[in-house]
Amino acid sequence: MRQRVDNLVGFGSESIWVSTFHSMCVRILRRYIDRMGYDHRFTIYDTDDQKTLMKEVCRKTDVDTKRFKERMLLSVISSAKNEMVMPDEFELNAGGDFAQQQIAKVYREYEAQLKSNNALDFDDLLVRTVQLLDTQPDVLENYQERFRYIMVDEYQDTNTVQFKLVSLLAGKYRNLCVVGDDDQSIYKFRGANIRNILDFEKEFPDARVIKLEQNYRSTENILNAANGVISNNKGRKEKTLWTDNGEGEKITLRQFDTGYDEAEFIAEDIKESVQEGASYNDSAILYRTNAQSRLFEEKFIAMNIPYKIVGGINFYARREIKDILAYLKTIDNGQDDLAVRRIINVPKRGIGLTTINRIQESAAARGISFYEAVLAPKLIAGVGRSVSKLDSFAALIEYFKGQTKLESLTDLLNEIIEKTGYIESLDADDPEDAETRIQNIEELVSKAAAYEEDCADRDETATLSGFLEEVALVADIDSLDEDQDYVVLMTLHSAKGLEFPRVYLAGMEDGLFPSYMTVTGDDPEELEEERRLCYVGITRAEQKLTLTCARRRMIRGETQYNKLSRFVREIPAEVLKTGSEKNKGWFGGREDSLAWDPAEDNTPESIENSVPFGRNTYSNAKKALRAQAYGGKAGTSVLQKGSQLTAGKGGKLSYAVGDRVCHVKFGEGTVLDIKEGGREYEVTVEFDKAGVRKMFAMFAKLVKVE
DNA sequence: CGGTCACCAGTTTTT
DNA sequence: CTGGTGACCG
Repeated sequence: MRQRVDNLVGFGSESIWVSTFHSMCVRILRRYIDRMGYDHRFTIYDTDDQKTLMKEVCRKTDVDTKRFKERMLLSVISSAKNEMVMPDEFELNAGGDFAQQQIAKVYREYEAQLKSNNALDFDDLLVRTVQLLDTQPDVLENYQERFRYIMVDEYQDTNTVQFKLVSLLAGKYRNLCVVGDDDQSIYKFRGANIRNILDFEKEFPDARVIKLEQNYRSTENILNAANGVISNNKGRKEKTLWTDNGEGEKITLRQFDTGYDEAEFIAEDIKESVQEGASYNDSAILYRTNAQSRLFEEKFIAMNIPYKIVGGINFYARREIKDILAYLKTIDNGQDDLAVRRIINVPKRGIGLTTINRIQESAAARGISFYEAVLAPKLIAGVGRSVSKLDSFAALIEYFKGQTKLESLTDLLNEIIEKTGYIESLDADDPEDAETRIQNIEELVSKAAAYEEDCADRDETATLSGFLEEVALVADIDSLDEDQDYVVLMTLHSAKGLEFPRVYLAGMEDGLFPSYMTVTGDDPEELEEERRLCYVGITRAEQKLTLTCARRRMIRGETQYNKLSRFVREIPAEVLKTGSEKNKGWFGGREDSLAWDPAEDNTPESIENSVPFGRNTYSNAKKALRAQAYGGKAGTSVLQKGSQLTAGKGGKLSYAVGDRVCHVKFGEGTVLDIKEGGREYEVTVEFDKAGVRKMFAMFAKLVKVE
């Protein structure tokens, strides 16, 4: 979007804000949130943090987490926030209902804790901004003038707060343009309010509606498939897409015995297409659940196909990453008790649970933050033994705080890793696991370096809070690089707004897509949302669409037998290619598969034969690939030409004392010394421009120059 | 305080 | 299959 705007507008386009709702709100809040009693260095809580906080809240309010699951509480609170229902009103609405009253109590405490941690959750970013604009006329005026023209894309996915926000901002000049497609509304589960788009004409009676029914992306066959599916939905604005792109290829449909076969076919099909002249980045594999990505990853590694998985188990949700980030948060905003508590004993410092709880109680009683209490441990009753340990922890953090002013973010990160002995502790914990985790930390360091580079490019100063923000808000999808040649794998949700010449929709099975939840539940609305998701998936394809499914599939360690997805049946038969062929994956006609009975064949004994290789083979292959691929800008699982393995545990360094080497940031220099400490090499280099520096070989990524 | 073991629950999609 | 939690012991 940014690129398109820049290209269209040209000179001056940099002053146009192009961002998600959430990051726009952060930008506004960073400037004005002090008016609402927060510190401008607030931290942003992700889903994980929310859950940790919620546990704490439930303990404090004596709410039984067996009866009220944290997840459920958070989702109720989130919906309330999205409708701008604050705790007072929520309590009022609860009336005499005991459960609702309990939730109201939790909601109130949750908000209080967020506030005292100087933290905002994702919903708060929107809600607080609306409150800010609602209560501060001068701020509102400022932004109304700043944004005299507003355009909202994917409007069908906005929720009530976002609607309010847009209404406020556009309230003065009323230059508002929204673009959306009710058939692509797929975020009801996170509060998207479809009424926003369906009732737009009522809210803005003077609005002009322009229907965009011509599609410039896909072939006729693909559009006919999409139309066929979506026409089964009831509550929608009737429309039929058309194109003059020509009929195009028919849609391929294939059913396989197992998910392994499915992955193998797709991998081979992609390889074939590349041999015929296509690029890897012409192809995308879309699936319903993140878990499906693993099989493809296995196959791609085995077949040496470059790929990138978007989303999935969030990188920033990994333990080691959260630990390091918690250090950064503690350094940046000592008020975030969650972060401080997370790291006070990581790596182990002999500060136990009893001590932590005593600190917590003492801090709460005195109305100060956890970290403030740690700064003066002698004032806390009953921690006598740990005083010296707490002192040295506080000294460490204070030291880092001082360093933020003196050194770059990457240097700070490296110093944290070094001074805390984090790597060593990982190794001591679980040497098997440590390898991957260390690589993740490396990746974090390079992300920080990339962030600093970006800031330099834009003439902005790289700040710790800036980086933490990026970490919390920037979607993984933004790291897609069109210039790199890799197959993209992602969920259907992530794929919205993107397009690819060749698209594979994998796992077209009832119980997977539509999901088990919607098939067993009896909410027709949810099924309609899944159908819209299918519509989104089909319309990502420009030229070639391939649908695949498996008869049986391992899910959570159990084999599931699935029928062909009901959505496939909704595709007009004439656009499908279902004829038989020599390849094993074809099936003749759809009937046999619809009526297919798991009891007929596929006894459990036959399953193991289809497993291509064992877990260890897989994890080894993956490690090898990662090591090989490492060196990329964002450090993803992408094979890159010319990348080289620099150093790691057990690996030999490609340079020695006296050699000339090159560093990404410091330029060329001479190696003065190499020390082998534990699992790492500490290299001392005299750089021509940057002077003498010590660094871990693993992070420094030094390259020998001749 | 820290480590180990056994048990249990959970599992769609994301900013 | 995974991750988290609680009980127990050194």
